[in-house]
Amino acid sequence: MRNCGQFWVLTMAKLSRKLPLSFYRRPDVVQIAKELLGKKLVSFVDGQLTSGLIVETEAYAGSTDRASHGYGGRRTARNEMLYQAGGVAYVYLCYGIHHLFNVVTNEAGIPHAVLIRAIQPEEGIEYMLRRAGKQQLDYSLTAGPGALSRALGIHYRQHNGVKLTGNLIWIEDALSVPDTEVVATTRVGVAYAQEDAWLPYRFYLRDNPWVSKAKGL
DNA sequence: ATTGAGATTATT
DNA sequence: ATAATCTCAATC
Repeated sequence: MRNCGQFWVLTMAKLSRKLPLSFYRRPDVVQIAKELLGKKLVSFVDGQLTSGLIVETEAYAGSTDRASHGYGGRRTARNEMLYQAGGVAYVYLCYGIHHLFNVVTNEAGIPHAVLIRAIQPEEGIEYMLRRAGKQQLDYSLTAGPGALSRALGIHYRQHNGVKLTGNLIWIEDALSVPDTEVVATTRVGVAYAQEDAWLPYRFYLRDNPWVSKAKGL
């Protein structure tokens, strides 16, 4: 019985609707960001299965996007994973405190990524609350990129570069989201990107209360 | 070697 | 408004 949890997690992962590499390795990162809405982001960290539906994303279009860590082909120890072939995680530390989870897309050498900005909790809510040191479930648990990583136990040292086809962090097909439910707007916190700050690269589910309350720009 | 700003959040 | 505090690029 003691191994039951792990058995089921691994079994369900095998039988699940886990997204294939072909989903990630497409060239249109903006389209992928939109399509990730309604998908289920799952983590199996420290023996705890936690998940939520993706309700907010942002596309970062690599070398041509002033807001991207890969702008102009910039390549450093921190952003190295951006240059991997699509289907791995790019997790970096923001403001020295927050672990921001990105989905790397496109082929190797092209630093495209989608930042996951908010999820609606599904499984393992007790584990998420414990990780956040919270007693009560409220929107602050997973509405915001730093908050969701904390809830899912995602850490930049342990999870930067992990394969999204593996059994640590992955994304499953879940809801079918019609275009009429998707809002496109400007990205958050990218004023430094000048004209690229006005690109409509942020997507969220209309009227979903788990979308982050961050102000645009 | 030092400094300032950043894909943020909780608190004052 | 501000603190918390890691990484990177620019400047000294």
